[in-house]
Amino acid sequence: MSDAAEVLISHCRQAGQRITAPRRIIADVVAKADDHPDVPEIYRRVAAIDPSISLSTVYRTVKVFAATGLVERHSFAGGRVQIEPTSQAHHDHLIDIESGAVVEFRSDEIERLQALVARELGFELTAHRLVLYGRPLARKARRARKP
Amino acid sequence: MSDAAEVLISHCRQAGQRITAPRRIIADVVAKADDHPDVPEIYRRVAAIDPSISLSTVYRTVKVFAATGLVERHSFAGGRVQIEPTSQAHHDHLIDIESGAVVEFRSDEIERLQALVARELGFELTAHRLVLYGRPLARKARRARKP
DNA sequence: ATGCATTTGCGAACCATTCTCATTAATAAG
DNA sequence: CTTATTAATGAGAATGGTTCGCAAATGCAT
Ligand SMILES: [Mn+2]
Ligand SMILES: [Mn+2]
Ligand SMILES: [Zn+2]
Ligand SMILES: [Zn+2]
Repeated sequence: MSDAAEVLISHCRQAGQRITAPRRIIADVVAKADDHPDVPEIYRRVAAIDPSISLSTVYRTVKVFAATGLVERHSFAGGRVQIEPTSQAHHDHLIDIESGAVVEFRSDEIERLQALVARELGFELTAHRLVLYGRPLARKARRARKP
Repeated sequence: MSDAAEVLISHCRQAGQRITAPRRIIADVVAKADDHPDVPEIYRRVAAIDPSISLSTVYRTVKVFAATGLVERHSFAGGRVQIEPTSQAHHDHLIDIESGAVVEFRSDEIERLQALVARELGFELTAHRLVLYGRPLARKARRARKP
């Protein structure tokens, strides 16, 4: 059981949630995910450990984790909700519209401007969501295309 | 038949597409949309004009329009594809976290940086989603809030 | 007008997500 | 360690957006 997983379940407990075997396993899978898996993908990983855990439970548990604030539910593309532990440093995302791949980035300049824009509008910036959608540039290594 | 709709169909024709009655009607509905309707919503508006047009055709036609570049298909949130004519002026949103009010804004500087960041990551920016969340600054003239 | 490839309408299929409900299991109380 | 309470689970059905397959209809070049 990873360290981050323990944090997840302890936060659940503090939120008055019951700690169950499925939740421990799901916490483990979510905590060790370094990508941005959707729920069906998390379910696959969970089922590889305990096939008796249902998809419904994965959906419900992810929601519970999100409520603790330790997991974010992104709606990047394609109608799926992708999950990410909140533990890492702030960053935004660029979605490859051809492959669906998620690229993480951080632009201090954009971060700064967001706060500036908010202030000009009379607000103190408290949060933001920035998602870029892009098509891969056909730089070098070009592949043959349809004539 | 609106002017923007004519542009849509003429671009379709130039792309080697056949101009059909359903496509004319769908072009009209899409062109005059000032919101960001999803396909089922476009279908509702189309069906109000000609109920014989099928949902499948609306999906297919929207895809054709998107291929001309005059319509954008954003897969923003909630698993739906939202449509927007490329003609109208772009803007982003700031949400007042105290009142829920939506403030529209546009920052050319941020727009520019987004494209720049995308390019540095090896992508051509095709769309983006930026939402700021802020708390009103306690300056002067404060407005009454919800009781 | 004729021929043929493109489009269409319809229903089935798909996929992510939610819901229902009977059963199971975690927790608190005794 | 029981037992009672009640939340959590699993299975499957339901939902909603989107795509597919195919026969029939239609646009368009000739
Ligand atoms: Mn990330
Ligand atoms: Mn808008
Ligand atoms: Zn950011
Ligand atoms: Zn913008």
